[in-house]
Amino acid sequence: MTERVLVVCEKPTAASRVAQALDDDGAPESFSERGVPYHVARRGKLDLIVVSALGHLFFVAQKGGKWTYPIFDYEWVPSHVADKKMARTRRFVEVIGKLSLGVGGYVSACDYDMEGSLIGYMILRHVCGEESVAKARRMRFSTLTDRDLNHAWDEMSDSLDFPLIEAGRIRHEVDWLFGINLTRALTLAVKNATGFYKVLSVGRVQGPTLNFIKEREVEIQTFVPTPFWLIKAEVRLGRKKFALEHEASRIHSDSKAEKIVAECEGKEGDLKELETARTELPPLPPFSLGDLQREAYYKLRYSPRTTLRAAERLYLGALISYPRTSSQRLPPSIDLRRILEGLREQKGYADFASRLLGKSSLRPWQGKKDDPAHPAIHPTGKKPGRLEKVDARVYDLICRRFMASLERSAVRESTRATVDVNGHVFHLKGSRLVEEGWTEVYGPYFRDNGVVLPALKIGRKIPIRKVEAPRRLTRPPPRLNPGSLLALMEREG
DNA sequence: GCAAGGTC
Repeated sequence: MTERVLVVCEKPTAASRVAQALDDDGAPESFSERGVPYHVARRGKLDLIVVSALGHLFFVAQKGGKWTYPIFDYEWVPSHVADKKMARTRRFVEVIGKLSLGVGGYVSACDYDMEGSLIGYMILRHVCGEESVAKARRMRFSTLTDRDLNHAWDEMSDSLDFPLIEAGRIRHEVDWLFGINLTRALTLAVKNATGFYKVLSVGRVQGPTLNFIKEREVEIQTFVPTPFWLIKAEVRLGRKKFALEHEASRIHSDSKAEKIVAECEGKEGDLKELETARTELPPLPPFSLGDLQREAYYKLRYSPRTTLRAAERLYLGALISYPRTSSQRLPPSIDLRRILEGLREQKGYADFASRLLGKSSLRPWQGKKDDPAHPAIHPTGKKPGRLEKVDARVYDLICRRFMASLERSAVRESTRATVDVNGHVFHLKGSRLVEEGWTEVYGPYFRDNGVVLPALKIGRKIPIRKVEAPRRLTRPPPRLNPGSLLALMEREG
């Protein structure tokens, strides 16, 4: 009789990918019992019963029903017991329990991170029984491609990753104790002091985040604007207009600004000095999740949540690697050439990928941040079918960023001309990219806002067309937006 | 009634 092995995945889409990848013929049998999908894959002499959770099937909940403060009694219960909205998960627990009867082995194939490890463990522990935990093995993978999943099967560890599970379990428990207790304390404090009843929630994440917003708001509300003056001069070189900047970026008195204007009006500038410098712009490292979310917000105006959703779908389609990573690095174990060969077959990337494949060595530009479980987000090379607009744009951003990280630096040439106008010093600044390097492939998301100057010579006389001294006010810092808030949260831990 | 983080 063939041995049956229960393979537990985190979500239905992942389960069907896992089943397909592990089946010898790539064609597992799929079933649905009371709305719960599962698959049976044949692998050598084994029958793999591939089942799925729906994220967490077990929650931390209060023991006993009273709303008291403080509260320290909690227990792990099925999520449908803890939260009525999770009623759907009840059938998942029951169907997995039934399918686990009589199996000879257990494998956790949940997403490889802390939450995934915990999800798999809780199911084995509370649904399949204590003895399943000791027998269970763990697959570790960063993409849902057939290749990586088969590799993960062949190389799987012979026990669950208990340190990660423990960390996850404690994280849930501490967050619960901290959040529920502080929320009740705050709610009660306000009620007792004012008689006004409203739940005021606090937690590990929302508390500090709200404080960032409040701090910034206080800064804005208490900001006292002070006036200053700018000196703006305009010249014409050839057919184009250019702006001259006074050496003092801000003038602090009205009379001084007026004096400069009066002394420069209608005069001729004398080009005294011409400096040029070349600076290298190194490529950007491949994306961590935070980097991707920020870039998608600034370049595409997608909220962090929209971007994460899109990245999750791309991951489930085996088009990109696991997105919940803080790494900005691509370790040597990743087959860069194979990925580029895949991208070469995709519309829009063929030229860039071919050129990179022509290099004798490929070395990604690495960021500082690393992640023990996953590399930076990168495409798998698998050719996408039709994608939703959001998914297509996030995919494009990831592919271009990946290729950019393998490219050469760009080189910018900056020019600064010093122009003397009746004893006042002005600068004329320009820059242009002399080598495009990585900015070519990253083009849609790279904006070079340098001004390109015409050829200039020392001694050139430049008539001043217009001089003004507009009055301005210093401004408070801007309100936080989804991008800057994310950056602040990451920076402050 | 309340967290955070999964998933849909």
